[in-house]
Amino acid sequence: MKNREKIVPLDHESRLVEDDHHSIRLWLRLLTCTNMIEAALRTRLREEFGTTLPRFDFMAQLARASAGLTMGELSKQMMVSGGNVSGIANQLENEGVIHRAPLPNNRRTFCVKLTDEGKARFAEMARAHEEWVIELLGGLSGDDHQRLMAALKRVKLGIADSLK
Amino acid sequence: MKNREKIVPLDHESRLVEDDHHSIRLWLRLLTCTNMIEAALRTRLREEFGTTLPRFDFMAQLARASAGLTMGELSKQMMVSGGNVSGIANQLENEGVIHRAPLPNNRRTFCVKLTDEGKARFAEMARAHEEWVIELLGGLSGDDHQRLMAALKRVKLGIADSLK
DNA sequence: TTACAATGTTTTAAGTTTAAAATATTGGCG
DNA sequence: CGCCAATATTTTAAACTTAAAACATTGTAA
Repeated sequence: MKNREKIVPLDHESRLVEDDHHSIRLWLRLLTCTNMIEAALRTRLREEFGTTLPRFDFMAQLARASAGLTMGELSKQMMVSGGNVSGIANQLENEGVIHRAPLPNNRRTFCVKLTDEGKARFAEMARAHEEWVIELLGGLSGDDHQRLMAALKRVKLGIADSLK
Repeated sequence: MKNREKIVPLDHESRLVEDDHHSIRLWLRLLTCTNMIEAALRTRLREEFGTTLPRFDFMAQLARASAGLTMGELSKQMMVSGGNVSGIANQLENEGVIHRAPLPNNRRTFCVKLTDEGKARFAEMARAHEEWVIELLGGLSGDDHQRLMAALKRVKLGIADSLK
């Protein structure tokens, strides 16, 4: 009990004891994997591009929606609060990578798009980001990939289901 | 293309287009599942116990470590920064659910433990938390559970590996 | 038309989180 | 011993995040 000096890296799962329900174990393992990947991506985005994960995510949504998105759509897709996207949008607009255009038929809403500058900047980051993810997840076999995709789809549906 | 008014709930994956690498798709699906579960747990912890996920997590680490943990151990297990655990520890200490005891042989460190009050309060939350997770993930078959656990273990090892 | 509910966004206040700098202690090593 | 790197934690500043309130616009319906 006095071996406190020997500390090895741990994570959520390390605290497990035998009487945990298997759903708890699955959840903690899921959380650990996600946290590890997020941490790696955040560090690299900061070091190599001086940006953050939420800002990258915001731009990624727009990069895939050439027609532009409303703030509400961005909020839903990013799964964050509306106030959150407002804040990030202000920054990105000040930096000139996005712009808001009014929609003629609804003055409550506007259409957010990447500027040309934003598209160029995102393209560069996206290339690196994809490499990082492939590097982080590339060790899996094709079978594992498919099994994971399928099982996670059922997880997703099950969650949506259990939330009524 | 003026169907902007018909907005349905979306998520990270919804932005996918065909030319995304399958590792990116897997990563976004993983992220979506984790975010959905985290959001559900956070809402319920707030509504039913007036607490937050990081505080619950902090207490959970201590609940499983009857000998207590140092701040550094907590930081590693929770996978958050040291400054973060300092802040949470201050709150929980003020509320009387944890306390810090000095270690005789190392004055840099101390041993954080749940108080009796903290243990009681955590036990109550843990019961509900386990139910929520079972509810969220319980729709999976036993096979899916096992496949997911196994595949995610390989994900975890692969990530650790790719980070040298 | 006016009232009012619904929708879309922003603001606010409080709290979380991080990276980096600062502080304090320990453990070598000359 | 005295210096200095390593370790453990806290503080700081900036950014992120949320829930709720506020604001603005639209649509509906009496």
